[in-house]
This record gives sequence, structure tokens and C-alpha cells, in this order.
Amino acid sequence: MRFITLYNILLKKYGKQGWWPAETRLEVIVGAILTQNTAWRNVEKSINNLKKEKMIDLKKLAEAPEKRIAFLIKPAGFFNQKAKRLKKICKYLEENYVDLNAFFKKPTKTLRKELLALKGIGPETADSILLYAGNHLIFVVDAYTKRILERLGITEQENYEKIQEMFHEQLPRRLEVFKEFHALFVEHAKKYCKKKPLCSKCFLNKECEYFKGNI
DNA sequence: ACCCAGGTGGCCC
DNA sequence: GGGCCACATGGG
Repeated sequence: MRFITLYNILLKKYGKQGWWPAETRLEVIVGAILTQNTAWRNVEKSINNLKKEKMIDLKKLAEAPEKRIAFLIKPAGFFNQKAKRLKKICKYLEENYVDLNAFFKKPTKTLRKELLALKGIGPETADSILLYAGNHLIFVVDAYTKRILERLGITEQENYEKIQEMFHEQLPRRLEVFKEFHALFVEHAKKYCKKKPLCSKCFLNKECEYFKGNI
């Protein structure tokens, strides 16, 4: 049993997710920061507020008053710290690169370190930005992914990089697989893998024994 | 009235 | 390396 089997099961069940839902690279970056520990529907409201004000723009976000950004992204929660961090991140990118295309031309490992050095970007956010905004082949591990793998008996409490390695070792090196697999984990967790275990309702229930120790 | 959401940084040991 | 806390809105 390999991860690709789980991928195919989820893909068959939920279909193609078409992630990341955004029109531009910057919109992916903004969304990745806003969605930290936040429901996506609240992020959507914030993104729409920013779009109405034509604020999905590196220079504008870099120069706008923190208060104004905070006001616009209020629905996403943690708006004070997210506004501060978002502004700084945009300022950094704006001052150091001619555009985002130039930024994403650098090697994946270099970019990951560079992103992680910015306050407000941790491993999941960095990898989401790299994969979905930069088309770099790197797997995104989130709380849902960890939870699903634990419930399936595949992992227990491994750290981020360790879990990421497992995907990198096993998955075919295809952007579409990386992008869709993460999206499918999210989709599945929202429906069947809540914090309070309700595994009885999960269609993967019968697969658990199957996966256990076989990945 | 809780609990949870596509995390992160700071502080502690 | 981990464990705990603040950060904050909106939906179930």
C-alpha cells in the first residue's frame, strides 16, 4: 500500500479540487497567511474586501497603513498580527525582487529558508506558497493531514518535516498530484475527520486496518 | 455556551 | 526537541 493508493481513493471519492482557488500568485500568498487557523469562508470575505479596494498588489500592501489592512481582513480573525505580518512580507518581496516571477525562479530549498525567516510564515504557509503560488514541487502538511494519517494508523505524532519526507519519497514527482492530494486531505477532513473522532462515519474506516503498517 | 477553523511566534524547560 | 499560550472572527 502506498500513498498514491490513498490519493486515488480520495480522488475517486471527491473528484478534482482545482487548488489553490486564486487568480494570481499574490492572492495565493495573501490567502495562505490569512487562512492560518481560520476557516476559509472567513478568508474569502477578507480577500473580497481587499479585491474591492484593489489591494491585492505587492506595492499597495507594502505601503498601506497597518490599520487599513487590519480593517479589510477583519473577518479572517487575528487581524492585527496578520496585517502587520502581511505588510512586512509584501514589503520584503517588493524591495528585494522586481516581481514574484523573479522571486520564484530561485531554488526551492533557498526559497523555503527565505520564507521561513519571515515572521508570519511557518512550514505550512511556506510550502503552500511554494507549491501553489510558485509551482515548486513540495508537499504541504497541515493539521488535517496529520490527523487523517494518525487515524489511519500510518503515523503517530511525527514532526512536519518527517511526514513531508514520506510524501516526497513515495509520490510521483508531479505538481498536479502534490496540489490535489493536499486539497483532498482538507476536503476529506472537513467532511469525515473532525477533531472529535467520528471515525464510524468515515468511509475510510474499513481501509484503516488495510493501511496500518503498510505505508 | 461552548467548540472549531487549510498556524505561528514567543516563552519556557 | 517539545508543551503551552495569545492571537480573534464567524459558523455549527
